[in-house]
Amino acid sequence: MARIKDVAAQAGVSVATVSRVLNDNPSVNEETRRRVYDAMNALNYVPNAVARSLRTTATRTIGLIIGDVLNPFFTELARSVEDEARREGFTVVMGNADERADQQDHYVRTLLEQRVDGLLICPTAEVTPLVQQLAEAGRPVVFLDRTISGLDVPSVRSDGAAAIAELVRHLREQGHRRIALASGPATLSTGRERTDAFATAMAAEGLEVRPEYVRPGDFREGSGRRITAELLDLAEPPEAIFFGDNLMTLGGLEEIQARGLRIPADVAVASFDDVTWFKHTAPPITAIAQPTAEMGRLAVRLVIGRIQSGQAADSHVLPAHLVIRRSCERKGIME
Amino acid sequence: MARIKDVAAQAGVSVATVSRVLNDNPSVNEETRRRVYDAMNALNYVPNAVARSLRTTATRTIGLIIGDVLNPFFTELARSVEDEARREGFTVVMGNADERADQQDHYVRTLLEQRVDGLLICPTAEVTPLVQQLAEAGRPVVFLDRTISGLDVPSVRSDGAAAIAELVRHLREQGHRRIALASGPATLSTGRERTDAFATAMAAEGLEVRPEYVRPGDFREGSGRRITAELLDLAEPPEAIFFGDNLMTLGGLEEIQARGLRIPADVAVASFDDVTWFKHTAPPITAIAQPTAEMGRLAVRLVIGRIQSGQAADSHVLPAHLVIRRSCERKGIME
DNA sequence: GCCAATCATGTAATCGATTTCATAAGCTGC
DNA sequence: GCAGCTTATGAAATCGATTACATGATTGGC
Repeated sequence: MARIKDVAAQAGVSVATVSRVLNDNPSVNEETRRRVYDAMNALNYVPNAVARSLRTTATRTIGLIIGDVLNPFFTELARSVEDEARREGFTVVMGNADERADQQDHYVRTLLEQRVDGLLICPTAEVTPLVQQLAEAGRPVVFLDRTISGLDVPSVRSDGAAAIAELVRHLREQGHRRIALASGPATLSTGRERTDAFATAMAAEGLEVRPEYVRPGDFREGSGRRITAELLDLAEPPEAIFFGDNLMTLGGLEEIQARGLRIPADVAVASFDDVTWFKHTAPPITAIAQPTAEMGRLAVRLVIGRIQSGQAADSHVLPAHLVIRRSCERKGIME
Repeated sequence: MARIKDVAAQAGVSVATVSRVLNDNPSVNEETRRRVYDAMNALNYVPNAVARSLRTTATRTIGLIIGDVLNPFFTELARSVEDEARREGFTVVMGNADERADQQDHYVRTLLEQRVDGLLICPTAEVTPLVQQLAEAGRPVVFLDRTISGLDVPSVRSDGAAAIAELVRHLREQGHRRIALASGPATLSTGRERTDAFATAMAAEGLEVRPEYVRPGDFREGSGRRITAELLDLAEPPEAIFFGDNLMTLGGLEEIQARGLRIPADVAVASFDDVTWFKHTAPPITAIAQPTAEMGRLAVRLVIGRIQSGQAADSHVLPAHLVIRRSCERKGIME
């Protein structure tokens, strides 16, 4: 491939001048500028960002590590991150942690080697030494969706507590008393927060949280299915199941369908995370929607701000909201 | 950040030796190697891939440009590309063309600037000059899902013709005669192929393809909804609608639901692309499933093969298959 | 008509790694 | 005791850009 030196030779100028043209430096004569552009076109010149980055120590790239590519919540997040970053002239390099700490660290490492200017992480578990070191070194990192307590890293996440309270009230009003939670893992901040909010909401509504009704999963389809099976196999199964994320809901639906049970007549269902197809299931599913687009946008602004100013950023919490559909509707008067 | 020079100083060796340790060169004394590792740890040294790439002219990175991140088909594809690439020690940089040729070209350009070793493209439209030039320069490019005729670029795609024939037979057997197609755009190879296969299959079953029943969309939700509305507003609306991809199906479902129509009693529905939630809709949706994981894996093997051998690769076509569910079931004897 | 300012351009150092070539030290065999 | 190897290491060039500094030409003011 043509190098800046070739362009310079072709245009009859020095490499410095070509570089100036490349960087829109105003102190280049119009006629010279035109000659340089002609040379670039003639040679199909594509500037080498690798060389440029080495010299400038900036890559105009941000790394994004998401929990699971197959989870539409993260895909939507990735989309908005991507859009906002491009708007700011940054490229996004994405890594899929697949909910595994080792894979997350693998990506942190390669992204650091590639010298991304900033890093957006949806941390997969409690602190790993690598992430801790990153935070302590004060690198431009922002946590997205999830946080890690004890680390001084700005974060963007949503708060579902109010929406969960509203959901539990809705369930009680619809006549449900025995409500179960297929939660996320306690190792994740989102898992813990949703579990706590659920317990608080149940107490507020004067409902009992039975220990056997609260089961931790891993935010993936398989655990949703397994937990649903366990709950339905109980001597006294729950009347309603609230799933900790959309993939666990998907697993739950599989199991409910496999058993030939009807929603909500046999068991009511609600989900954390709203996804496009929830309105097309039989029946449409009541869910708590997170402001994904807004979260992604904001996170990008925060990292870029940190990159450019070097200053610490604030954390932000955006509210989630309940979308009532038909999967929790009233139980018959006489059950 | 620590540089190789710092590590060398700390370990009391030259940068050449540190580089040898970094690259597992066997001609380094064990004791020296240990000292170098200690120095790296002490300094939290992270090798600079930018500098390495500049010197070696290889980035161990492949670029992937997909049609639309919000389309689960592409997400699954991206996932398998990612997995396979990582297995081979490559990083994937993904760009979202959002089904727009200009945005596709934007990514081709930045990926080239970043000097990716190879490029996987799901081309968004007919040839752009940039893509053509790429192909002619013989760079390691592989087309995925879609092809561009006239360009000598190896590709990996699936063939739905047999499955579409099977689907049309199924529809006819279920008593449907007036079958419509909400197709993809004629500018995309997949759009054309599916339309042609549909016409062929209809002819084979002795069914008429009415011009007003074949309407081109753009593989996105909005066009699916618009076309469905147009079809249902016809004086004689179709009995069944076959959608060209999963997003158009989603749009179709919206419109059908908004009108309070039932599937398949009022209108039968089938989709190209199978996605997880099709089995949970009311009723579950008959669809044609592509071997996404296999396609992604194969494409990665092809580019990496081209990168490493420099030789041209073959194109591959993998079969799609029909998954019959309940959205096209028999019409009542007397309609 | 000369000095200073302005404009346009070039020379060369630099970023952080890899790699070629040179070399020193330690062995082996005769 | 020395030629010839092997082993371990270092010095310096190199990849392709950016940029500080230098320089030459032109212009304007007085």
